[in-house]
Order: sequence, then structure tokens, then C-alpha cells
Amino acid sequence: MRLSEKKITTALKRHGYKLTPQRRAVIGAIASSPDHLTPAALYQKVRQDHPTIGLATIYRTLEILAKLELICELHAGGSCRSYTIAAPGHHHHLICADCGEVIDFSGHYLTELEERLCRETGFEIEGHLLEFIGRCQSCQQNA
Amino acid sequence: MRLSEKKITTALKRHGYKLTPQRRAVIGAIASSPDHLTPAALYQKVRQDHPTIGLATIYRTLEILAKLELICELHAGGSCRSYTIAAPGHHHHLICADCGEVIDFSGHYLTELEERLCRETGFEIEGHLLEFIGRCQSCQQNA
DNA sequence: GCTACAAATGAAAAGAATTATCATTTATAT
DNA sequence: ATATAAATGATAATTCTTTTCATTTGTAGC
Repeated sequence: MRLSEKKITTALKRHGYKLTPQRRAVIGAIASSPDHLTPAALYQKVRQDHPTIGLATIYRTLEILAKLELICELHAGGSCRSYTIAAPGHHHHLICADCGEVIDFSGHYLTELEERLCRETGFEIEGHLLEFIGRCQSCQQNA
Repeated sequence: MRLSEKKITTALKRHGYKLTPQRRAVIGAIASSPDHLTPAALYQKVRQDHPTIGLATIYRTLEILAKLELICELHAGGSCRSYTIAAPGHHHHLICADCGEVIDFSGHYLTELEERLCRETGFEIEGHLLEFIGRCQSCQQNA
């Protein structure tokens, strides 16, 4: 079950944002698509009904919707990246949202889940990305 | 335990890549840093010892090392993003590396792990990112 | 050690993605 | 209806990454 357009517009108003035709169009386009859309793809889609909308408005609207957690962000390749030396064997990351500290932890928590996904979806799974975001102890104290 | 510089250079040669001073410098910089480094940060660091290195070489080297899985990539905010409407309650993604299809799945597989990480690291955990990468059935057939 | 040659490099340009600026328009509370 | 702050579109500016290309260099084979 996904959030309805109605709930999203209500939430926007509740947080003091104006309900403009452009925002309605962006929300409509996201809500009516089963796929994940990049900002550029969304721009194309919205322009079919709303040819004068600017790309900046798309970005601004996405920023608000993501902040309010009304839409969900997917990371898949591309630019937001940093690197560290690989550890043999699997590990995952725990990242501090304030200071950027990264703690690695290892383990095989996902094997069972991975097998189930294979069975149910027919995917051949190559890898996964597991990251926790939070706040480290010293950043908690500084806040 | 992390991969040693030695193992990385050996693996490079084994795959037919030349061992240039620039590549050594990049590998040395990554291997000697406990943190995750962005391409730009790495560039700064390498230039201390190797002032003439070009940023393109950093990118090229990172690309090779990541392809050989000698370094490990971290995604944390930033640009590589696409969006879909939020589902109430948690869900995760299964992404086809070939066609980009995304399947959402939900569940609470990580609660226990999250609690353990809290206890052991003192982090206050806000959220997480869990994505599986693989190949969907039709892309497996086309390959 | 020399040589040949493909591979790698640095510099610079090009391209892609995102954000900021600013004058104009508009949603909304009154 | 009106006033006002917020939002918009166009454009410029940034930032990040990739490409191009002439030059340099690592390495296999002698």
C-alpha cells in the first residue's frame, strides 16, 4: 500500500507549504508511476501536462517531499560515493549523519532474506548495500 | 582485517593493469586511511606526495579498483538518486542491474541488528538503507 | 639493458547533475 | 478583494564526472 495523493497534499499543507499546480503535478506524476523516477525523468513526465514547469521546481518539490518522508529515495550507482579499502568478507556501514564517521561491521544477516527474494522474484542477486544512518555518541552529546 | 596494499597491487597486475607510481600512490592513500574518502578528498591527499597527479587519474584508478572489488564503495546522501512514492511502513529495494527494474519488499529484518549496533557503538540509529542488486528474470534470459 | 608498443597520464574541454539568484507571479489568510 | 510571503521559471553558477588527445611510461620480449 502506497501513500495516496490526497495524504501527500494534506501533509504538505499541514506543514505550511502552499499547494501549487506545479506541486500537484509532481505529486501526481510520482504517485501514478510504479517505478522509481530520476529528477530528469520526472521532469519529462510532468512536462507532458504542464509544459512550462522548470526543472528547478522539480528539484525543490522533491526536496520537500523527501524531507517530509512522503517520497522515498533510492540510491543506485552514480555520484554520491566515497571509498575505502575492501575488507575480505562482507561488511556494512554505520554512518554518523553529523560528523560523517563510518563504523564498519561485518556479518551475514541477509543470507536467508536473499534466498527468499531469489525464490519469490526470480532475481539472481549479486550483492547488496546495507547502511545504517544515525548519530555517534559524541555528536549526540554536542547536540 | 583489510586488504593489504600488496594484495591490491598483485591483483592489479594479475588482471593486466600496469603498476604506475600514480596507482601506487592512490592505493597507498586509500589503504592508509581509516576513513572513507571521496574522490576529491583522495585527490588532495595524494597530491601531498604526488603533486602532479590529475583528478582524472584518481577517477580512473577508483573505477578499476572498484570493478575488481579491491575497494569498497559507500553511498551517503548526494546525487545518485531517484524517487518513488513512500509506502507507510518500511520497505527495501531489489534493483535489476541491467534494466533498472525495482521491486519493493517490506519487512523488519533489521530490528535486532539495529539494537545490537546501538548497544555496541553508542550510536543513536535513525534509519537505514538496504538494497539488493541483481538481475531480473527477463534480463537473465536475454544474457 | 634496450626496444617496441599498448596502456596510462595530465591538462583541458565537455558533459551531466544540482543548486543559487532574482524578478515576476500566485496561493492563501485576512 | 487585498496584502504578503512563498513559489515559480529562466538563467547562471556550481559541482562532479567523463572524454579527448597529445605525450609519457611500464612491461614483455629480445
